[in-house]
Amino acid sequence: MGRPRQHNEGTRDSLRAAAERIVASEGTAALSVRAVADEAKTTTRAVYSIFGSKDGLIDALAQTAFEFLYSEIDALRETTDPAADLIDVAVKVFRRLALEHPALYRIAFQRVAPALHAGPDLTAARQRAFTQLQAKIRRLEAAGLLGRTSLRDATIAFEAMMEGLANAELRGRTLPILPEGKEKQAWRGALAKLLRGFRADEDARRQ
Amino acid sequence: MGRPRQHNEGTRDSLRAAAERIVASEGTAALSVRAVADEAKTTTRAVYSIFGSKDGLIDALAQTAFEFLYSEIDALRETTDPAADLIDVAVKVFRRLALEHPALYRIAFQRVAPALHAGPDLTAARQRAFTQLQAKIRRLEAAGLLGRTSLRDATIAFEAMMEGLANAELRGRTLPILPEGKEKQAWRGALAKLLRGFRADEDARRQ
DNA sequence: CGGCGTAACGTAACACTGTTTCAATACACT
DNA sequence: AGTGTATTGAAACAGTGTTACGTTACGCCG
Repeated sequence: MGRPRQHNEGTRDSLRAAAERIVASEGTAALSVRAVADEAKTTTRAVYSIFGSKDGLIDALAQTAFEFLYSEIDALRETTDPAADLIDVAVKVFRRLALEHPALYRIAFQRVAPALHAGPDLTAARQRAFTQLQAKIRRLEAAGLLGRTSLRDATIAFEAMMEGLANAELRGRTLPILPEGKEKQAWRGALAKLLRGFRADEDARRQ
Repeated sequence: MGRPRQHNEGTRDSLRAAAERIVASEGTAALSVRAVADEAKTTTRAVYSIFGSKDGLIDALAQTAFEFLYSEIDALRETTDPAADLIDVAVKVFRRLALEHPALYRIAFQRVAPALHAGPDLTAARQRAFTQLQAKIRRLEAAGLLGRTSLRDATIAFEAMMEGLANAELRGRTLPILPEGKEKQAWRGALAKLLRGFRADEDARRQ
């Protein structure tokens, strides 16, 4: 009973889309609750009814970033070379998220704070994207290209390298500077070295 | 002529120290111009006279982070194993900055925005820290442990890996999760793999 | 030695933020 | 038809970074 909801799933999408537009065109600094509400032709109340807080809205944006990763990795065609396929995940998906949607990338990856309140939807989206990446690395393992490196260690290292490279490229002309005009080769080079390290027989075991 | 400056180099240090205290104890969210001014027992005017804006104050904090990196790397004793020494830079300096001063780390490394207005002091501090890191990698090169990897490529990749690992660890229990209680070994493992990849003769040359 | 010019100062205002409060609203149910 | 109640929009609140401005305090010049 009571008044029927007017701020429903449709306005949720409107708000998320409005937030994405603002963030894409004017950056995260311009992302205010009032601006989003205006852009979606509703009121600030809607944001609080649906997302609970501004952070809730931002979580929804982070979710779209992970959904992007999931679907774009999924859309990649697999060849017979699992190493090349994996590097494609980095260059054609992760790097593209960082360069084409830098604000979304920031929201999804640059929030060091644990954000313990991350809702189940965001957690699930992140899990799906992660699983999708790990599947590509598992192909390396199956092809015997991981040496003695565990799947888990390889995933951690690969993800860390992608993230570090993305940050370096987004930072622009501050150290360390990716070779200008050859950023993509820098990605491929760094990742190839890492994969080469995985595959090496010996296991550096100095504590 | 005119009124003599009261907001001098001394109050600059006071403000920077006050900002560092606030950020360390209550996080970056609590870093307001008014709070810093109060903590330093002066007025907001001082912040604007000295740093120009809140961003200017934040740049000063970023500078302290790079100064930490420089001096801590410099304080490391070199052994006869340049690879182990380099990994120590990551684990004993970079990781320590991230874990012991997470807010400073965030300010220095998580600001993807170019911050084109970065003043000469900040730029110089960053340059010094970078040079210090590169010196350690040059020792690897001298020992023939870089294979066909250029000094530049090795530096980019190593820095990216450190940054990615730091982000992963700071993120806490969200994917990918560093093995709990064995985070340091995860760092050493990932970095050792990368170094192993540098050293490998073959140069992965698939475009 | 006293008054003036001037640069720096503290305060208060401004425009903005995220969030909360609360009366008005609009429907389901009796 | 009337009542109950959950949702809504608008306004208030406490906070932010920044700027405008009258006040202050000194060096200099008459």
